[in-house]
Amino acid sequence: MAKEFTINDIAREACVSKATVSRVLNNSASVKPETKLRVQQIMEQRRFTPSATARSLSRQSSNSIGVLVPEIDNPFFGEMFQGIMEIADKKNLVVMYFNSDDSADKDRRALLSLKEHRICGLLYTPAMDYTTKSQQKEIDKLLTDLDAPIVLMDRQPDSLSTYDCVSFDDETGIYEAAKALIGAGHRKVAILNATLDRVLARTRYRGYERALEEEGIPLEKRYVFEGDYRMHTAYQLARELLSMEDRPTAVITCNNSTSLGFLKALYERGERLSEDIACIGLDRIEALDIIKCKFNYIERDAKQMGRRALGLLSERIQKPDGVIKQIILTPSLRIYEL
Amino acid sequence: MAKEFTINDIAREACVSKATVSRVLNNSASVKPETKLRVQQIMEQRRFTPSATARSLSRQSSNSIGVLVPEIDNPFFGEMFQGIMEIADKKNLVVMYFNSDDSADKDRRALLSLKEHRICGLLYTPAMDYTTKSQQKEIDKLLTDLDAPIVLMDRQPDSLSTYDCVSFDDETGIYEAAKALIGAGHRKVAILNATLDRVLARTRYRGYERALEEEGIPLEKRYVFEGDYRMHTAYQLARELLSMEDRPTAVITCNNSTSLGFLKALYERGERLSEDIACIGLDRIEALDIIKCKFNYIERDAKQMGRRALGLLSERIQKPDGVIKQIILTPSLRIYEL
DNA sequence: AAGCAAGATGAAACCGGTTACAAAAGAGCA
DNA sequence: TGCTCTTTTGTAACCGGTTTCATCTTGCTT
Repeated sequence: MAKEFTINDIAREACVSKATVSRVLNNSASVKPETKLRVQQIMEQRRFTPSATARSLSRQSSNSIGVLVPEIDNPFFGEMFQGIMEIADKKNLVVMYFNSDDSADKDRRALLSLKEHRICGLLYTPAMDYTTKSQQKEIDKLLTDLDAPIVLMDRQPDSLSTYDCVSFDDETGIYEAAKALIGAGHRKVAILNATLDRVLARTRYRGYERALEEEGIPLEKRYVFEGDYRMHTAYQLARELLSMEDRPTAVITCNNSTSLGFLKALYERGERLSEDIACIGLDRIEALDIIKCKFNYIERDAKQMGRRALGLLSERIQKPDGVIKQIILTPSLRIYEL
Repeated sequence: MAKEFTINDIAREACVSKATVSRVLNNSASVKPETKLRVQQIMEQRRFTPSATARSLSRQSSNSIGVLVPEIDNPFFGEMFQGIMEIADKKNLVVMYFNSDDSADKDRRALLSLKEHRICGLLYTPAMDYTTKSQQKEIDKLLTDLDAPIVLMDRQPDSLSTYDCVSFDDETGIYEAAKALIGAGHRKVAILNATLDRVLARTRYRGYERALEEEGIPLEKRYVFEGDYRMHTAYQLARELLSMEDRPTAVITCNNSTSLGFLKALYERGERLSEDIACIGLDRIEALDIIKCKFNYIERDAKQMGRRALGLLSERIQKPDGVIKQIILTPSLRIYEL
């Protein structure tokens, strides 16, 4: 087994104290160039690698950040993660990855684990909104206990309004989508959304509502479908939707999986996207774009969001105090045909 | 700021030594139930969380594993990662995630960083094959220096034959795909592959070769396309392929991105999958399945691979010695129409 | 009541770095 | 040569846990 060398071994061999070796390591202060070279050579020879663990302990700070997101299988978060990794790599940060699977309990456990590991910052998309007093109290404790800067991504529940956040202007995104549909002549526009107990769903709903109102189209409750953002649920709702007697001629689907759920139901009926049933989804679905399926969507640059989030986090790590920043990115509409 | 409590604070408050607190923490050996309770209560009150860093240092072992993969944006690795996370979560392992972007240099840097962090195990898909002597020597040093068990995923270059590995029987996958195409009457079967300097590409090529041979179809070099596994490259090759005068009637695409590249070229020409031009891809493309695009593919359960890999790694961490295990998973063919 | 083993606890060293402070070695100058 | 003032280096404490070994209580046995 390759014996692990420590700073002591190097010191002994170079006939200096460990303090000096440490100085060389941090190429700090005044070390005689001659000494420095000698020490470096020995480190090289022995393939010495300093222990990040020991360093973190003594410095009382680490170079690891945590990433905690709710849906590992959603391409949106996948891309976001890519953006994060891109920057992390540049800044030499190590990323500890956790997944909450939309469960408050896993969220909690992940936060505890992250606390144990004394991360220097967290990128966080909360699993839920934490609306009740007791939930708020608990999440608040967990987050402050972390004792590290936190940047929220994608969603900012009211209970977490004191943190930095990078998100998209979904309200406008959906608003414009609805306007576009109506502009194309659709009067019966449905929305496939999650239940309104989530900020995310509420925001999106507001865009929809506002567009209808502005266009003087009465909001029909039966065209508002609320489930969650998972494919299977959306699929079920879409089946209902598609078999209504007075069925909508257009649908807005509020995330990737929802879009797929809708499409699944549609194609299973032997139908396809057409003027009879138009759709605008939230987020691109690459494969559909490629085969020119003419699936319309509201594009959000998730990678960019990841980059910006980590950028913000670094700033915050540099100077922990300072005004809270909320970056809101603008989505853009990609329409093929309505 | 929430003051951070240490084991010392707890010890003082409970009027015991830190050794005792440590014992309670590890709920080890003999601590008088009474004492134990008292200490636990104080830990509870103070919301004390032991430092994983300190623990790792003193125990000389951590509970973090490293995951190093080459293509973060390939859904195959995305799913694999899901499988890994699923098990990591169960085993209470923390995952440090690195991405090599198919670059040997990033691979190297990631391995160094992982060494610094004294991970207790690594799940690794090498960025390249490391075929030259000097490359082999370097990667070998890096990996042994890690001084932690390693399980390879997806590919096992010859230079790394002494490690555990979980992979798919791609040869058989491609072989069966080719057989199926030929069985359906196709005589001009092309393959869209990467250059044969990679094991992965060689293995896949072998399957193709073997099927043709078995069916007595002479292998035509002009139907063998070699690039890399990125979409853009495949797209370029596919354009060539599709505009050949004596063009193939069937294509095998050797990974996700290759399939998309091919489809892009195809649809850009205004064509679609048909008996004139059939295709079998490696790996499912979810969206296409959903809209019943009849895209045929060789299915590989990447999630399962992730699970198995981490399973193997845990075993190896338990007992570092013991025979090398190579798990080979079987892909299965999904054919809609040829 | 003495003897002894088992049970509970504490003292101190250790893990591998960092860093404040002190000390030694040179350099410059009168 | 002796006296500062820098540079360069070393000593030792510290970070927050774990663990070995010794010590101190117990209760049990006879």
